[in-house]
Parts: sequence; structure tokens; C-alpha cells
Amino acid sequence: MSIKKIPESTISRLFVYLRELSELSKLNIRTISSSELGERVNLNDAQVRKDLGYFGQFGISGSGYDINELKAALEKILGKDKTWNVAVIGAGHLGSALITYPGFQQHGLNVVTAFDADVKKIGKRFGGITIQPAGELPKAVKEKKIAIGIIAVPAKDAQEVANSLVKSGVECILNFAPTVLSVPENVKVNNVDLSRALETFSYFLVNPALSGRVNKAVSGKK
Amino acid sequence: MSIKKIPESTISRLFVYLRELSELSKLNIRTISSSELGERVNLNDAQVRKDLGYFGQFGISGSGYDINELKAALEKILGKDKTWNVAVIGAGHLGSALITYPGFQQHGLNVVTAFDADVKKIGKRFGGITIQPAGELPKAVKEKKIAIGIIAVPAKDAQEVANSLVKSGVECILNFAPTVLSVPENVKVNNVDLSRALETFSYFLVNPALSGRVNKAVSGKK
DNA sequence: GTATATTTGTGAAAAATTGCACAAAGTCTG
DNA sequence: CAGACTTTGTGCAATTTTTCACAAATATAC
Repeated sequence: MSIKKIPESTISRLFVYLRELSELSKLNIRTISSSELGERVNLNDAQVRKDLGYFGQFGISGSGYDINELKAALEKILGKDKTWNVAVIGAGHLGSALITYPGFQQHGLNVVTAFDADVKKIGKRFGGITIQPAGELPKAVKEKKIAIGIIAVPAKDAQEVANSLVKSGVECILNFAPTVLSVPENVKVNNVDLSRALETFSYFLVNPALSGRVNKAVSGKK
Repeated sequence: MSIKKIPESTISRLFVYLRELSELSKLNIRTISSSELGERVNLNDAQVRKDLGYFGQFGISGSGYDINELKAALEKILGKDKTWNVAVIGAGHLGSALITYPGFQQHGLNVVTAFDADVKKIGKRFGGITIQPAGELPKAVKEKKIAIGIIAVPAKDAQEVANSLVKSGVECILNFAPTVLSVPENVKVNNVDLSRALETFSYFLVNPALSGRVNKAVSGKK
């Protein structure tokens, strides 16, 4: 294990491998080679090996990787064996949908608290979570050990919320507001623009001639 | 305009630029330089110019880019000068959030109708849209020229909804249900798993020391 | 109108990422 | 147990993407 930089795309692919390994594990398959795994997720075999190589040596020459072993290793690397507390800020339509979104639980993410600046929203309940006044955020982050903040407020308020989260010590922000947040270097922001998912519909369908000029997506991701 | 390949990341950034230009336009600012624009979206100025350079020459030496002109050019390139009619199926928390999600409008996507199978939901209104009975879907698709269907129903009902959309002639489906849809080849499906966006966080949270080894994310991407 | 400032567009350099290819390690067959 | 396969891990090459840096173009100040 060298001290080389790890591409973020490698991390994305690790999640893809993990998902595939989980499937394989259910089917009671014991081992898999990098080329078989690569084929299943549309990637080069060398890519698979190189990605894993950033984190150690998991394979056996001549026979490949033990599926359950590799799965466990990836879960550890990716933090899938842990759970995290999440706060949702903004209890409008989107925010309240996120509070009760069942998918988070499956990924070890527990929404433990939610906030809104609007007095009319405070006290409302969504699936066991009661909306708190926005001013309570810093205290709650510390008391409830919030690791991730989800911003679901209008774009114009997003930066202010981000500042508050950062000041309270949150280092991971998922931003649903369609705006660019500026945060310190140590804070990681993921932007989700729900309309982004529809963008490919408009760009690629409207410009079929140009789409041939666009480099294909590489990993399972975006 | 050369014949060079266009990185997919460039396309993503174009959407980011466009969003920023729309903001600037609202503020009645007339021109912007690549470095100013870059600063606003956390990118190198050369990156901005090179991205635009794939599609033509839009700037004026010494003064920069005319915001409205560049905005119009990007809208054309990205197919944003066209609009699409959208139907939302499922009027639960997520569905009702999507019906009123302001981001869609900005991307030329008009939610013109919404459906639910639950009799109790029918007739409810969300931002000007009245929930229709699911049975009305085929008729509405034709009458309202629906191009895109958004599935926001529980996973177990998603396939049935997809079948109905396809049968009605919809060729683009955005699926928020955490399940894999099977559809004919000519139908384009985009899956959105909201928890996917949170996945990379678990890695950073569990490996704070390693995070310095990971290359920074580039754009609003991924 | 000349000199000084900006700012674009773009080759070329640098950096990052992916793919090749092969030695080394392990497996399998008879 | 020898020889033929298989498959890993990784240095290195190829490709892709980003950044630098500078000539050319335009703007501004006086």
C-alpha cells in the first residue's frame, strides 16, 4: 500500500464493486476474478485490480478474490459497517420527503433531527421527527453527534445554512439547493440537483449529433 | 470549433455555468470574465474558457462574456431552449415535493399533471397541479403531450407504473423508486437513488486521515 | 492617440487517470 | 511433481483532463 493519491472515481467504483459482491454473495458464489467482476460492472480488469490495490492486497494469484472476504474489506473501507446521524434542514416539500425517505436507513444513515426557520413549521412531525427551530442547530449537532447535514432550503438561504453547519462542526453536506456553496477545504459537499437527472434527457436527445463527441461515462456513476 | 472530444465533465460544468449566469442575469449584471465566473463556481479560469471553447467563441478580449448572450448560447447547446411536459406519478412525500420542485422549471421541464392510485389523494392540489386518478394517465399523456414520466411510487408499484407509461407512449422515465425497471429498448430510464449521493460521505467520515489522499471533486458532478 | 490594463482563446506542459503487459504467485491436471 | 494455466499486483505507457502561459484583441485612462 503506497502513499499514492486515490482518485475519487475509484471510491465511486468501490461502491459499485461492493453492490455487485453483495449480489454474488447471496447467490452463494465463493470467488471471482478481477476480469469477471470487471465484466459484470463494465470495467477493465486492470481497473478493478488497481482500484483495490490502493487499499491493500485482497486477491490470490491463480484463483482471484474471495467474495465474502472482499465484501467485508470494502464495507470496512467504505464505512458501511458504521451508521451516521443526519440532520435535515428545511422542512418544505422536499425536506419532509427526505426526512422519511426509506432509502437512507438502508445505507446506515439515520435522520435524527430536522430544522426549519419558519415558525409555522416548527413542531410539525414527520415519521417520528419533530421540526426544531433553526437556532437549535448548533446545539443539536453537538448533542446528537450529527455527521451529515442535508440542505433542503431555497437556494437563497442555502449558503447561510451551510455556514451554520460548518460552524457547528459538520464536515459533510448534501446540498439539494441548486446553488454552489462555498465552504472550507476540509468540508465535503455533494450537490444533488434533482433536475440534473433529467438533463441527459434534454442534452443528449436534443443534440444526438454531438453526443458522439462526448466521452463515454467511465464508471457506474454519473 | 475543432473536432476534439468533449469531456463529459465539461458538459456537467456547462450546466453549472448556466445556473450561475442565470443568477447574474437576474442581478442585472451585464458581463463577466472567465476568472470571475470561475471563482463563483470554484473552478480555474482556464477551465471555464476551455469548456466554452469546445463549442465556439463567446467572449470579447478585454471585457469578458456578455452574460445574456452566453446564457442564451449555453441554453441552446444544452437543449434548454426547448421545454418538455412532465407527469409525476405518485403524490406521497417525494412525489408532492417533485411536483413543486422549482428546479425543474429552470430547466424547461413543466410538471403539467400528476397521478396517484390512492383515492384519498385524488383531487388534492400541489402548486396548481391537481392529483388525477391513475387510470387517467394514458389519456393525459396523449392530450398533454407528456414527454417524461417521473415515477415516485413505492418500489413494488414502480414496474406497473412504468408499463403504463410505456404503453401510453412515454419514452423517458425518471425513476425514484429503488428498483430496476425493465422497459423496451427505445425507452430511456434514469434511476435516481437519493441515498447514492450520501454514499461517498461514509467513506470520508470513516477515513478522515485518508481524505487528504483523495483527489478533490471537480464540479457539481458527481 | 498612445500607453497601460484586461481578458480571451489556445498551444503546450503538467497532472491525473486508465489500460497494457508481464513477472511472480498460485492452481490444476495427469 | 512437472508443466500448463490462471490470475494477481504493479511499473510503465497511453490517454484524458486540467492548468499554465502568452500572443492577440479589446478596453480604459490621460
